[in-house]
Formats: sequence, C-alpha cells, structure tokens
Amino acid sequence: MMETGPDLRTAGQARPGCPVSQVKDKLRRAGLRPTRQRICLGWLLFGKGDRHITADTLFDEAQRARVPLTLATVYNTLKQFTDAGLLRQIAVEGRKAYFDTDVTDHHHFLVDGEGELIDAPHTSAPLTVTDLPAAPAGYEIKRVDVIIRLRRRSGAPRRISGAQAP
Amino acid sequence: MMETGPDLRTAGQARPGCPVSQVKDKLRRAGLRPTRQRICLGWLLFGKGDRHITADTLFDEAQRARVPLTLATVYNTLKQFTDAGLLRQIAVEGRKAYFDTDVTDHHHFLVDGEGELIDAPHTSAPLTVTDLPAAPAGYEIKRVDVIIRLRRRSGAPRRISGAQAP
DNA sequence: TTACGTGCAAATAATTTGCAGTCCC
DNA sequence: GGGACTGCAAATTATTTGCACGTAA
Repeated sequence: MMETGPDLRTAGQARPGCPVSQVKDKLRRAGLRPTRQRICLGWLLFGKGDRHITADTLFDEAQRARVPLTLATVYNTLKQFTDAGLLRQIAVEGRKAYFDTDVTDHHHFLVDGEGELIDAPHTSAPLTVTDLPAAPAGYEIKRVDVIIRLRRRSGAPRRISGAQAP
Repeated sequence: MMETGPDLRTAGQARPGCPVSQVKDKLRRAGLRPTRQRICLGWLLFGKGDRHITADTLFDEAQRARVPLTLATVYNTLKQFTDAGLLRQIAVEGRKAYFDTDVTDHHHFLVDGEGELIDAPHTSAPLTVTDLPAAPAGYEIKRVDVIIRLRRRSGAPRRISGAQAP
C-alpha cells in the first residue's frame, strides 16, 4: 500500500494549512526545532490517529515512506518527543519500548505472550480507581498506569482480577 | 552486614524444619528440581518477605552470600520461577526486568526518573477498578496491573491522575 | 544411570553515545 | 553564522543460547 499523504521528502517547505504545517506548529509549540526528520516522524506518528509504536516499527514506516533517516535518529526523536510530552512511553515488561501517541489518560490491553498492545477505549467514562493507596511521605501521585492483561480464548466470564471476590 | 541465615553452601542437605527445607518443598511443589542454585536463590528471594529484584540485584546478593553461581543461572532461574508462578514480572518501562516475590494481587509505586519500585500496601481494602473497559471479543481478562507513578516533592494535594477534571 | 541443570562464553537485541558534518533560524 | 540536529558506527546494557560437564532422583 502506498502512502496517500504529502511527499515527506519536501516536508521542510512551508505549506500553511497542510498537515505538515500542523506538525511543524506542534513541534514548535513543544519547543523542538522542526527539522525534516522530526517533521516526517511527527507526520507518521500523529497523522493517523492514536497508535502504538516501537522504534523499529516507526523506522520501518519511515523507510517505506522513503524518508531517509537512521534508526539512531528515530530513537533520539522518540525520546525527545516523549520528553516534550508529545508521546508517552507505555510500561510493558520485555525489552522493547512502546510509545503511545495518545497522551491523554487511558489504559491498555496487553495480549499475553506477545507484545500486542490495544488501546482501552476511553469512550466510556474515564476509568476510576478507588481505594488508591496513599503515596508514601514525600511523594505525590503523578499518574496511574493500568495494563489489562488478556488471554486469548473466549467464552469465560469476564472478571476483574484486581478484586478479591467476584 | 553478614547474613544470619543458614550456610547456603550446604543447602543440598536435608534439614527438616529449617527454612532451606521449606524452600525445597516450595520448589518441589512447583515442579522444579531443588538444586543447590535454586535453593540458594529461593532462600534469598523468599526468606526475607516480599521484595522486588532484578537479575543483577539477585546476583549481587548471591555473591555476597558467597554462593557460587553465574549470572546466566540467575536469569534462567528467574524465568523458571516466574513460569512456575513463584515470581511475577512487573511491567515497568525501561530495559531492566523487575520481579516481585509477592504474587498476590497488589500494585506498585514507581518513583519517576529512577527505577525505584515500592509495593503499594494491600493492607487496606484491595484496590478496586470500576468502569473497566470490556475485553475485545475473543479475549478474557487475566490480570490487571496498576503502576502508580510518583513524583518526588511533597505538599501538593493527593490527586488521582485518572480523573479528567482537576 | 540418565535426564535435567548449570557454567561459560559467545550471540542477540535494544538502545545509547561520540564525533564530524549538516541544517534551521 | 552558530548552535542545534543528524548520520554513522562503535559502545553499552540486558538477556539468551549452545554445548560440555555436573548432579539430583
């Protein structure tokens, strides 16, 4: 499948109103200089709705979009975007780092065994956590991450593992 | 500080009633052959209450306890214990794998910036998660992991990040 | 005895870094 | 023009693996 968006190789040029310009604005607002590489990666990341990526997923996409950049730049850019608040790193065990373009509060499904990550819909009411333990003295709560682990198979009754009694 | 427990170098010998024998039983019940290395690591892991460790934390402890084993064995053993349900791997972002000797349902505080993990006390009522999104078709929920991210500093009012409005 | 475990060292995998050259403002 | 950014390759860090030897049952 070919990309249908603007030619990313010319992303450096000003084209007000086009998605590329929106990415440039987004970068500038985040305090990042809008270089060609950042614009391209930003376009890939933010131009398609919310998504989860790893460094080499994104690197592959960039290559398929014929954007010349290196894996090291992808790593650096992901970190810079994360520091700037444009991305959020998702806590999953395993060696790969996953990033989420959706930085609003929501949670994730993780399919057991393989690293398949699915956004938990925050279409419904935002998740509520009650009886949250108090933070230890000297600390404050910054964020609560929830990972809902899934097992393949179906048919079994849906239960909340965190609760002691059904 | 010196260890006050039994000499782990003789862990292979039967000594009914001593902690080492309890570890051997635990291993056997889990279907693992109680070898010297597993007994030593099991004793280090389970002999001191609930704790979080990484492969090289545990390796260090083993060395300090003058137990001769290799880092590779520590890795293998951690995986075997985890598969056997004696340990649980904690989902934290970052390259290191953390393991928890407490396999009951509970959650974790994670201090921002550094990999400091603290058990959330499950002394209070077990954490309740409401409005949990339904699992996608074909899947069932196996477990829900919650990581409560902390920021140093204090004084700020305790708030639940999952809530939408300030 | 014999299959299961372990030690060792080398292989992988993911990510980071140093430095020379390039590009944005 | 000057400092911020990138490319490249080599370095690090965390973990896994293959194979010869050791040991529990």
